[in-house]
Order: sequence, then structure tokens, then C-alpha cells
Amino acid sequence: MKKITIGDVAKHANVSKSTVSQYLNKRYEYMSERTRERIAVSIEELDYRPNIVARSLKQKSTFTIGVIVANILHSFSTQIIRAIENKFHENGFHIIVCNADDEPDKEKDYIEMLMAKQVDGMIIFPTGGNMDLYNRMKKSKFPIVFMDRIIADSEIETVALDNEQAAKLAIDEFVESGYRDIAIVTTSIIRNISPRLERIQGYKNALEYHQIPINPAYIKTTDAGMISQALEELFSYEKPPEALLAANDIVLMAVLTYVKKQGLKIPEDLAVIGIDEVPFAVFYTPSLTTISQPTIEMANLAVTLLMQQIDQEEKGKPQVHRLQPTLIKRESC
Amino acid sequence: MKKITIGDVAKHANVSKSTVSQYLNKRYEYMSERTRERIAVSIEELDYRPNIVARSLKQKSTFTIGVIVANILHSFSTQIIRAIENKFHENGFHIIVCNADDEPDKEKDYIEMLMAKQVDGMIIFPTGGNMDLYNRMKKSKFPIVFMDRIIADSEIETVALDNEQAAKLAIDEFVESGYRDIAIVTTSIIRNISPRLERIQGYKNALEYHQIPINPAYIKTTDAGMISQALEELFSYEKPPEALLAANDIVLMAVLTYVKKQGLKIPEDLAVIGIDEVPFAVFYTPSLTTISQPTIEMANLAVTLLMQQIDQEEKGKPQVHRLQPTLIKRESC
DNA sequence: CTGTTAGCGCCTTCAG
DNA sequence: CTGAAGGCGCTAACAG
Repeated sequence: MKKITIGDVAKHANVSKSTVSQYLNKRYEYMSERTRERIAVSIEELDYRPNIVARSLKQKSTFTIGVIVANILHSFSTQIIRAIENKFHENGFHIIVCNADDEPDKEKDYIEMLMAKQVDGMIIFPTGGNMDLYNRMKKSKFPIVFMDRIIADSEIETVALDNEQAAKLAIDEFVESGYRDIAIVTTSIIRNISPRLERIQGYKNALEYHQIPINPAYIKTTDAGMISQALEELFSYEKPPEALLAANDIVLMAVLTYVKKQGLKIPEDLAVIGIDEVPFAVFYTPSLTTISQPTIEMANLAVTLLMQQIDQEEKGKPQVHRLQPTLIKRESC
Repeated sequence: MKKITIGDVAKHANVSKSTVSQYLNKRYEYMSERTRERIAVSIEELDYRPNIVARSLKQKSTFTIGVIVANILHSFSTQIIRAIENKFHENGFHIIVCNADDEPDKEKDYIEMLMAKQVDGMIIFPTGGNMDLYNRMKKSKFPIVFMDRIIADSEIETVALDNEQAAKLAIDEFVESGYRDIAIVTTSIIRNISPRLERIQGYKNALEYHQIPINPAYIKTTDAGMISQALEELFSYEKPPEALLAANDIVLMAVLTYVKKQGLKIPEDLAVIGIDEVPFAVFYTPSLTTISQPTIEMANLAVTLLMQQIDQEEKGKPQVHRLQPTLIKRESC
């Protein structure tokens, strides 16, 4: 059951390897009708398939893209991955998805692996812990675009949400509904992950805008596993918040779990808005008001930007591209 | 910024390419301490990374595995993918994930692409629409394991849930809670997708076991988009069911949406059990009783079986490996 | 212990 | 219009 190669086809069709190669690459302008036909038949009969690895070696292009997400547990990540895959599939590219688990070391490993595999480019949700690597890649003009998280001074094309606006949308909604004691809880901030910082900033700005004093005790940032403790604290205050912005889907789920355990009622006891659209938002009772990210556009933009780099279309200065969130009004606020 | 190769390293270290190659492959038993050191330094200085594509061409092994899921929208798929990726990562393998979208043509495309890319093996959630292809792969001893869906006569190692048991667990629970009018709804069955068929069969067997007559009107199978209509029908009957088994997570979500729209109360108006564990099961009110698949074990088993094939460990007849579901008792029944 | 020599399967001039 | 020859970067005998 040996693998059949271009040589076998050539022999079978009584032509040379290069002729077959021409055929494969659709350069049959200067090829006789007859040979073309013969080659087609041979390929068919032998059930030949070109070896992409060999081709890649020669052409320095593997038609595969590496995608590294910081944390695949966020529904946002999987949504983006799906959209990216779709888009690349249209372009004949494959993607290799890697999950860095928020660990810079793992990310580094993956980046090096993917480089070694000669991927044509990468889309990364950066952990932020590998500046040197990012810079080296940038310097060597390796095609790369960042997603979701802004890495200061990285000079790398980045697609991100307008996070301040996301928080603002939520706060505006809360305020409009008459809430003033509004808390925000996000996952840990110690590694300066930009969306979280920005969402908190947006929260503060929005409160200020509405002339509501900022209560630092209403801002909780903690590891995913510690969210329920943070909530307990929040609700042990003399004046617990009446509204809460969950800065991502993981926080939202923790909040809902806490709410259930405490027998709180939404929105009477606590109004809730979550950033990130979640599948259960519609049928949860009450249905959940969310701030949705335009995942498809974000993915498409990232793909486009990457393809431009791959195709060497110089594009001036790399930028941060901010896409706009939208509020999906439901009943939790 | 040219790519630096093994040749550059050799030159830099004043040795031959093969010596460097030895070094890279950790065969330094017969290598002088000095050369080893020199090579290490050169690699460091030049920031050299081996080109895996070239290595793959030579070694006929790419250390990458293709994973094709029939439909990535099932949470089960993503859970399995995560687990598979984890496991392969331990083995130094990468995976390329493809989504066939339940379209055999797309599946075919992907299989051929992956073969062309010389992946070392594939794990497939088969659509069932490419028997000829499956057989050809099988015949050529290409390493492959099927997941989730049984393809009759395929002679391919398969990891699947004991689906009849899954349904039985649910029915037993319903019956124990005093329900007798029990419906089941699954996504479409026209392409004979085995888990769905088996779950229905398990449902029937279990009812029979409990000496409850089977009411065909209580068995609904329909496209994902049409589930709400099916439910409407179900509830327009003179005697609507009091309990409902959602055969997968997509159905479950549709059911919950319907329930909300109609203002039904779970479990008073309708008891519900869903097959597939879902993230919102715990905090939904009432929390949802589910039948959980042992995703991690299933993934690990699939990986193990595939690795055995890759390592040429002949294993006698291929089998269908059935893993056991477990009931997670909560409040919806 | 290290270097030489041949490829892996394909693509690409460049003759013919 | 077609074939011969060389090379992509790496590995694997086989000499030395």
C-alpha cells in the first residue's frame, strides 16, 4: 500500500514528472489536449493526491495558520475560532488551534512549535507574557495579528472590542433603569489584561458621566475560582449593590450560580448585565440583558488583516482596530 | 531576514550538517563534549529552529492529527475537542480541527485535505455519508478512529456512548418520580445517525421495561430549526406529555426556550431531563437533571486507540467501545 | 566520533 | 509542448 507519487503518475501517463506538475498547477496552456487527458486519467486511476508537505517545503507556504487563544473556556474564544475557521476555509487555509490556558510559557511553546511547523501566519489572543517573542516575530515580519487584548508598544495589528464602550452601554442601561449602586466584577487583573482594565475604566467613566460617585468596594477583580467569595463580600456590605455588571461570561455564570444559591431575585434584588452574549441568555428567567461582541466581524477583520500581511500588502502603520459592542436588551435589568 | 537552516548552523559550528542533525535528535552518545557545546552555542546565537516541514517530508510523519467533527455546535463536540487537544499535546502532537457541518461533502473535502497534508491519523465524528472513503482509508491502514456515531460494517475502531443506557437512565428517573407520559425529542433522524436512533431505542426499551405503552406521538425527531414546532404539536395533544427527554443539548435549549415562551413551569408542568451536560444546568432554575457523557475518558480512549494504530500495534478486530453515561440528579424532574 | 552521500516528493528554470 | 536537472531543509546509512 505504498504512497503513490508524482513520479508514478508520470510513468503511468508516459510523461515526465514536471509535466504532471504543470498539470497539477493548472498551467496547461502549453500542453497538448492529449497529454492533459492522459494525466487526468492516470491521476484518477492511481487515486493520486499530491503531498502537500513536499509542496510546502519547496514553496515555503503551508497554507495553514496558527491560532492561539489565551483561554478557550471563554465562549467568546470559541465563537471567534469558529468564525475564523470558516473564513479561512474559504481561502483554502487550515487552522491549528492552541489553548495557552493563560500561561505565557505555554503560549511560548505553541508559538515556537507553530513557527517550526512553518505556518503562514498566526492569530493570537496574547497572554501578554512574551513581549520579547512578540517583538522578534514582528521584527522578522512574520504575519501576525492580535485579538482581544491590547499589548502596548507591540506594533502589531490588533483587533479588539471597544471595551470602554461596552461597559458604558451597560452602565447607561442600569442608570436609565434607575440604579445607582452598581458593581462590576471581572476576572483577575494582576497581569494587566487590557479588556478587563478597559471595562473597569469604562465603568468608572460612565459613572462619572452620570455623576455617580465611584465606590471602590464595588469593583471586584478576582480569579475565576474566587468569584463567589468576592460576591459574598459584596453582599455583606451595609449597602450592597443593586446592580452588577459581569465583565465576561465566566463571571456571569458565577454570578448566576451565586444568585441561585442565595435565593436572590433578578432584577428585583439584583439587576444583572453581562458582557459577552451567551447561549442561555434567551431562555434563562429572567432573560439576560447582555453586551454582545461582533464576533463574526472581528474574526473576518482579523483574517483579512492577516491575509494582507501574508500577501505582503504593506499597510502602513499597524493599528488597533476597535469594533463596537451592542446591547441586547432583555429582562435582567 | 532569511531563514536560517541546519547548514548555517553547521557552518557556524564548523561541523557537518549530519552532526548537527544528530545533535538535534539527541543522539549525542557518540559526540564529543566539545562539538556538542559548539553546536549548542551556534544554535543559540543564530536562533535556529528546525524546519518541521522538511523533517516531516523525510520522516513521513507530521506529528499532527486531523479531527473532524460532524457538528461543532454541540457542546459535546467542543468538550471532546478540548480533551483530545490536551491529550495530544502531552504527546507532542498538534491537531487540526475541522467542522463538517453535517455535510458529507464537506467531510470528504476535509478528509482529502488532511490526507494531502499527511496528518498521521484522524479522529472523526462521521457524518456517515462517505462510506467509500471510510473503507478506502480503512483498507490502506490509515490510522483512524470514529467517535460518537456508529457506522455499521465500517470495521473502524469507534468510541461511543452507551446511548440506550443514557435514555434508560432518564426514563428510570422519570418513572421513579411518578411520570408515565414521557416524550422524547431528538434532532433529525433521516440520515440514520446512530446516537439518536439508539437513544430512541433506549427510550422504548425502558418504557417497555416499566410496562408503559409506547405512544409514537410522543417521539419527535426534527431539524434543529423546527424543534419549537414539534413541541407545539406535542403540547397541542389532548394529553400532552408530563415529562420530556431532550436527546441532546441543542434540543434542550430549544425546549427551555419553548417552556419560557409558554410560561410552563418545570417540573410541575413539564419534567425535563437532557442528555449532555451543559454549563447552565447548575444555575438554571430549577437546576437541570442531565445525563452526562464521560467526555474526558472518551477523548482519552480515542487518543489511545489512535496512537496504537499509529504505532502499528496490531490490535485484533476493531471494536465499538461503549462508555457509560451517568445521571446527574438535580431539580428538573 | 564526524563527514559524505543520497534521497523524501514536489516545483522550476532551462534546454530541446 | 515536454523532459532533465537541481534544490527546498532535513535525516539516515555508510564510510572514514
